[in-house]
Amino acid sequence: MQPNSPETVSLRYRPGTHAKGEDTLRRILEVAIEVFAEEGYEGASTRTLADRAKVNLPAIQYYFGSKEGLYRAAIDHIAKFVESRMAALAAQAETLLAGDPTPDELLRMLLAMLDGFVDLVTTDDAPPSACLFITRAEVEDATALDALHNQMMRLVSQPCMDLVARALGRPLDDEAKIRASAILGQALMFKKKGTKMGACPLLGWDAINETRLQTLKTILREQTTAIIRAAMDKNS
Amino acid sequence: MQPNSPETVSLRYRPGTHAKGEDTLRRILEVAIEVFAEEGYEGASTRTLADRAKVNLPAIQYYFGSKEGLYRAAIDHIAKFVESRMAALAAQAETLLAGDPTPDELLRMLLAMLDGFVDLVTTDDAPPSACLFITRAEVEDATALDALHNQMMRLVSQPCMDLVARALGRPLDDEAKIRASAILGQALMFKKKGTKMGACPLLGWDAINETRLQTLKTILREQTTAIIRAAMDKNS
DNA sequence: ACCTGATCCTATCAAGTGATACAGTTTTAT
DNA sequence: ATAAAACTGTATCACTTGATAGGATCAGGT
Repeated sequence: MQPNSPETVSLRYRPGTHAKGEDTLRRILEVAIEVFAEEGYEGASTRTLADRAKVNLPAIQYYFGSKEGLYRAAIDHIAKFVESRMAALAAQAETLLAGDPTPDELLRMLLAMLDGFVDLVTTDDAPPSACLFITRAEVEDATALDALHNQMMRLVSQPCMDLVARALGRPLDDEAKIRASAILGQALMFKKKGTKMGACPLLGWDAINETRLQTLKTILREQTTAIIRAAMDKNS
Repeated sequence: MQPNSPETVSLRYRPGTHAKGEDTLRRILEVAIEVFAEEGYEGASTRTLADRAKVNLPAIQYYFGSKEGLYRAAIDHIAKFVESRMAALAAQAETLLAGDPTPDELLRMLLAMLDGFVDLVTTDDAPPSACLFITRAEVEDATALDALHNQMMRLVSQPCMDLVARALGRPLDDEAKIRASAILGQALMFKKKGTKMGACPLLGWDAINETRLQTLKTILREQTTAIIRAAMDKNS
């Protein structure tokens, strides 16, 4: 069963307030992101989660109320991570759009967002396998994931669509949306881990180091520029 | 547990030889593709599978040896479907590359492959939710899926990379591979079902009808042309 | 020092899992 | 027609799953 029911369990005390408890809580959460990403919600058994976090079984219920609670907490953590990575760019785009930007400014902003998105999906930081977790979130349709979905829309897709539409001097119609989605789609092939058919195995890239990341960004920037330029020519 | 162990069970008889048996076998298989796509391997219980196929529980073991056998059969079915959709185009590309094609011919071939790929990922035919199944196959890392992975490489990625490399007059290096992957990535955002963060929900597209499909294809063709043209200019 | 709440552990539960045994029924071949 | 094989159904197995009970231990505040 997917965690679609609302959280009903309320904890008796306030776990995670002592130094020791806070530590194990973090450990469980971090391991959970990893294991949920690797195995999926159903695939990750509470026993595996507990073992990998080096705690005993009831610790999960103690700290998070239930397996579902832990899943929700993991989603929350990922959402905060995405926020920390993309919020600034999204805000920047919004203020730019509020003014009277030139097409060139709009393109530069779009390229910056694309760069940020590439960073996001190729990163290995903070919550390891955060990206794989998001990839899984794509197919698992728990309502618990709606918040994450909405956030990705708000911080990534929406700003890009707005930028593209304005750059082309068009309303926010299907064409603008399609173009923006396709531009972001370019980057999705290069997700860090957990994609068997993605570009990285094809390229023989076991890991994305700094050099490769720069190459990738440069090419995607070039291509996006070409896309926008051509579309602008056509629309004028 | 993911189905990574080789198939050892051999059936006592030859099920599916009678007319009636063949029918129920197909029914189970079709339902299985749907349910595996929706729920994942672990998530799809044998009881759900049996219920949805309107057969009793042991029918799965009778016809497919085990749940894993059914999963393998489902993968096989999808692989044949992909083959039927992409094999002709892949062969066409290969013969073109064997000759001495002009850049323009290469571009046209690439656009044709892109069109075919868009058809593949947006289709609703044959095995319903075949695409969602493939999306899931992307993250579930059962060795049983390797055949499907390899096939996608062989019939889609590899030909596209070869075409791009040749069109740019380059060897099959990282740049060519990246460009080809990114081009295909554009289409991936528009996968038919089961993608919460994909482009379709963003566009408010509940379903992709013929009109929308044409719009999408036209834009992606335009963008791909722009990408290749710009890259050719730079590389000359 | 001491007490309260936070933390951790062993043992256990009820439900659900994939799989099998085995008997009954239908279909096909001769 | 009749035997053999293909098919279907009921009951049940051994196992894993998420969750809980209830007690032992620890830490922090007074």
